[in-house]
Amino acid sequence: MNSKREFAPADEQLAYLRKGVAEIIPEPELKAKLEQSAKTGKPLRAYLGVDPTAPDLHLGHTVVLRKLKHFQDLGHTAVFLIGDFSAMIGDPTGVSETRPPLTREQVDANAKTYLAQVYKILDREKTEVRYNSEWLGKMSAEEIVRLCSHYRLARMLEREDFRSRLDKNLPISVHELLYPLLTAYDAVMLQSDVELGATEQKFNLLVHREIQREYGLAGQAILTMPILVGLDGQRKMSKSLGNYVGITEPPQEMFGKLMSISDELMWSYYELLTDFAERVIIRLKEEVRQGVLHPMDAKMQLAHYIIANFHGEDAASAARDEFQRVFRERQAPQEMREIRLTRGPNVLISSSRTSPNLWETKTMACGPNPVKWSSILAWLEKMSVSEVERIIKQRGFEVNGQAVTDPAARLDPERHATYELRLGKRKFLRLVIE
RNA sequence: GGACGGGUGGGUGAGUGGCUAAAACCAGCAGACUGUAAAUCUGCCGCCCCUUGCGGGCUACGGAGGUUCGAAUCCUCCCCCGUCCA
Repeated sequence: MNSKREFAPADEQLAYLRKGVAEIIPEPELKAKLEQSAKTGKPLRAYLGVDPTAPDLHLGHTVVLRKLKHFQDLGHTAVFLIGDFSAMIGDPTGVSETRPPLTREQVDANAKTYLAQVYKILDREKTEVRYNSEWLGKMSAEEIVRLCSHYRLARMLEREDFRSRLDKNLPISVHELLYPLLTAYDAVMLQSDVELGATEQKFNLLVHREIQREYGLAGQAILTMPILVGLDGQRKMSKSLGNYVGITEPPQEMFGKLMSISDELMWSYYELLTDFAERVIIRLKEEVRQGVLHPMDAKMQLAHYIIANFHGEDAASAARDEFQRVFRERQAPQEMREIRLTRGPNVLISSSRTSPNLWETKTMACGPNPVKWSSILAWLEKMSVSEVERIIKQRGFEVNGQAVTDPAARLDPERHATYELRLGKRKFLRLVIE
């Protein structure tokens, strides 16, 4: 891995790396590092630290991952750091309250699912994966104290999130102050040349750089990426806000979600989630503006591109065709989630395929008579009965293409039949009674 | 350790004894219109039950008790947060 390599000229590399970034701090320094590396044939160490706070990655995470991939493309070393230790502290960035700490078990479980997802973007062979518990878990109190002595409280309190919590009389726990310091220690241990992160991480990344210097290292360059705005077009994409597209989601699901973003937002997705060159994106924009290209078509192309990244060309095309069938031609989807229902003594048993070889079965207690649709749907879709009944009353429920508006309507589970159901805009399922 | 202020539904935030499942706004959901875009309009927006009705029940204003015919509102204790002082 350390054998001498050939690198493209620093200028060229820099131009490639610059696409889509928010900020490079300081840019001349990154350039110097690139030059040095080209001269010596020694790759730069670029890293991205991610706390495994949720089991799934979404498109928002991929923005920075894609940039890390760019370093990989240029022949540098990409280090993917899993913050399994720091996740237990919780990053205070952008939060207005102390996060509930994650347990070791949650963190481990999440970390496990991360890598498979990360390799959809990074080259598995060329990625160095590290866990920060490797060193943080072993730190002695003495080492922690020493680490803390390298930073000042006033500097810490400069950050916006602490400042505003202070102003609003909201609590700040002391361990939250430790977060940037401990993750700075990661940078020290990794001996990184560059660290990537979202713009909101800027403060943390800068602390890392300073601490590295305190420990006698050169100090990494910092490259920040813009935050991906979520499907609502307002707030950042995040799982807890529900405005996200998960990268393990089925292609159709992704297609639908991506098509629901606003036309305006589409351009930042083009910028941050595709490798289209800047000028290509500008041209598309211009075509839409002039009315040559329908914005919906531009969006379909975008969705297709993104989905192909994760599921391949064929799946992306299939998702597109399906989308057209369902929403343009207003037909029922070809493939819908199929649920088999069987009658047991005073229970209903459903089984549905959750993944190729995994079936989930559930039972619901019920009397011997026909059962209300609302109860069945609430049960199957994990909603409350009131919620379903509301949708039914509001004409959001169809059985075999026919609106059912009576919230008390029932299904006779004795009759063998197949029903195609639609609940609301997006929920389709086929119910087979056996 | 002392003094003071505060904890309301997913969020912001009204409400100081019954008219309050709790104003208003935001978010969310459904429908109309569309391109499952935006904007707009209409309705819904704790949970459960039924004969779906301006129907019935249950739960809810940090926690536990209490006063009262009746409490988010009053009292007691506890927990949590903040401010100032030390």
